[in-house]
Amino acid sequence: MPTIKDVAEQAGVSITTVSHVINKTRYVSEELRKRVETAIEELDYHPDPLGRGLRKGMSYSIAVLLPDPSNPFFQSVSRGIEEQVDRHHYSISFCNTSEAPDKEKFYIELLQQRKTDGFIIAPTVQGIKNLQSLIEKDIPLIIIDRQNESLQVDQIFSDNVTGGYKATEHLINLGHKKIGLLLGIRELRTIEDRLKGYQKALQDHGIEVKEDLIAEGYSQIEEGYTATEYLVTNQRVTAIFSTNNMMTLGALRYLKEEGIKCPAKISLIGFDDSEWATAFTPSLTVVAQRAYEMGYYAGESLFERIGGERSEARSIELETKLIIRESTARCSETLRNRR
Amino acid sequence: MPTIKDVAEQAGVSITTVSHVINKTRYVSEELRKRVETAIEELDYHPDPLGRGLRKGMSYSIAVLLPDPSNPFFQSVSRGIEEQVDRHHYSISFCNTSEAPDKEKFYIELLQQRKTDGFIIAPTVQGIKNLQSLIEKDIPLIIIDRQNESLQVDQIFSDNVTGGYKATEHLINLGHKKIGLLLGIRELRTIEDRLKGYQKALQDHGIEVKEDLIAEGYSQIEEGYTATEYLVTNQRVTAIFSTNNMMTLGALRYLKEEGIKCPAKISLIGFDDSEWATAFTPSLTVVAQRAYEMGYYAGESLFERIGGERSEARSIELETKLIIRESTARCSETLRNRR
DNA sequence: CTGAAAGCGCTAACAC
DNA sequence: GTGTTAGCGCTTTCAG
Repeated sequence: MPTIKDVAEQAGVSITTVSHVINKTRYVSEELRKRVETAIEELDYHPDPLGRGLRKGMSYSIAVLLPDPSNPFFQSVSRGIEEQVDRHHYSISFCNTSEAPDKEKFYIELLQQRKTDGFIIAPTVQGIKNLQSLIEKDIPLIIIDRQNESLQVDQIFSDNVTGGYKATEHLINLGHKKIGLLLGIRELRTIEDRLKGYQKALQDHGIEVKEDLIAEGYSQIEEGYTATEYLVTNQRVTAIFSTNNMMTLGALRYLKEEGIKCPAKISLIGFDDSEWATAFTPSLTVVAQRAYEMGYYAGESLFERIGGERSEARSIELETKLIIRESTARCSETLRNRR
Repeated sequence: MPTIKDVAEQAGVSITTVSHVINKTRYVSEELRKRVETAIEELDYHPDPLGRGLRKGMSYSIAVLLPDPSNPFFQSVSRGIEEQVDRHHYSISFCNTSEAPDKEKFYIELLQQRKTDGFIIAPTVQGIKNLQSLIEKDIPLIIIDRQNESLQVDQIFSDNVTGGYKATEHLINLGHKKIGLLLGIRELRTIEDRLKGYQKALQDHGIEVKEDLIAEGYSQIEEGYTATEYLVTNQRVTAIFSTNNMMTLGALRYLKEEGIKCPAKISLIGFDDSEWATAFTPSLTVVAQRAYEMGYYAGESLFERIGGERSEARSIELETKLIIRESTARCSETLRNRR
């Protein structure tokens, strides 16, 4: 592999000049610049990011820490980030924190040692303090998905309150009154907000909010399954709003196994769209987030910070979208009562 | 951040000694070693991989190139790789080649410049030549999923022929004779092998292999949809073997939209298990690959190569497993004919 | 307008 | 047994 020295020799200039041509960091005469450029061309020279990084204390790579890369939502986010990273000729390290603050801490430390230029993180539940070391050292950081008002950093997240509201109102408009909530990890800001939206929608429509209809779980399929069982058999709900992709899968599995007709008997609405949402029987009504955009803007914001183009923190709130498919329908009990 | 120099001063030794203590690369007296170790402890020193990398021409990071990270199969593979990478305190760059040889080439070049220590790649269809540059430079490389017999490198893949055989035989045992094949990208070794298994199973059971029953597509949901339509309406198959996760989703969507009962009218078996396979109506019968193990062994092999512990190429073939669920059933036509 | 040279953090001859 | 020092590939002061 050719080095900057090879280029300098080939072009008959000093390595200083070569460096300046590459980085456009001071004036170089037309002639020398041409010579350097052709030399670079001929040798197919690419500056070694390690050498450069050692000198400048950076690595030309960024890190993305996600709690659950298998969730389709985060996959779309990842693709949005990739788009930005590619165009900046950076490289990217994806890390799976598995919702575990310790793992998150481990990765943040490891990657900091590696002089990672910036981080995009969806923080784990108890992991906010893990971010302090980045903030103190002024390392570019973008928080995604999980808003945190106490932190003065860039944040990109969905309007989850309105999302929760939309989902609930959709069910109310279909005549449902006993609407169960499948809650993911309650401590998560996203989940908390969706809950708020759920409560507000009920209140606005004069329906009492009952704590019994709120079933918590740890965003896993199994918990979605048992929580749905509870809501259906113990609480006799007619509709369920699931705040999390994985729990939605559990709900579907339960309804399926018990042979409970959806939407005839139980309406189900999920949060987040996915590739398989339309293939289910019934296809899933969902409130979708603008996941790709979330990643795209996160990448954009991060490179603005890395480039020093902006110093004040910025928050972007993305709208959600109700997508009506087959899994929600008029409440059968309401219909019956009307007769 | 403390450097090796700080440690040396703190311990009252030369940086050489510190380096040798860290790397266990020559004898250091008990006493000095202790002093160095406590100094490291006190300063919370971690060697800078950039400095070390510049010197040794390596980066302490590996790259993983996948054609479709959103496929649940590759997600499980990724988790297996992660497991290995974490324990080696390496970092990892995941890259999405999108089945595009150009993107693959771009990433391989970029990451080579970055002195990536090793690659785990599921090569794109036409991308085998992209690997040449790695092989020539003797950069550790593990091929996963898509076997290539002409390349003398480590390879980890499933026994796709037997996998295809198992799936087809399962359908045959249920009395099916008109068995359609939803084929992914035919040029892929995996798909080719599953096709071979399909053909062999039919032959072994005295059923003619008809090219008309083989519907190709590019491993996308849409193509799975139209290919299924073709098999069902034009070819009147009673069972379908889908060789690819995404096409399986397309098949499900078609059957659902047309109200075709599965498995009553059409039996469906997929390749690869996934989290959603049990939540579908009907739940999906599949031939599952040992995806996590594939990643795990790939990581293991890669670090053996990086550590220079092994020089001869090694291939690992993983077994597949038939998981019978609801989407396959006795052929109704066969039952009827028997009466 | 250009070049010489120091130095980023580390490893590994080469000394003693 | 341990230390001195050159140098990995690059950027950037400082000189001219």
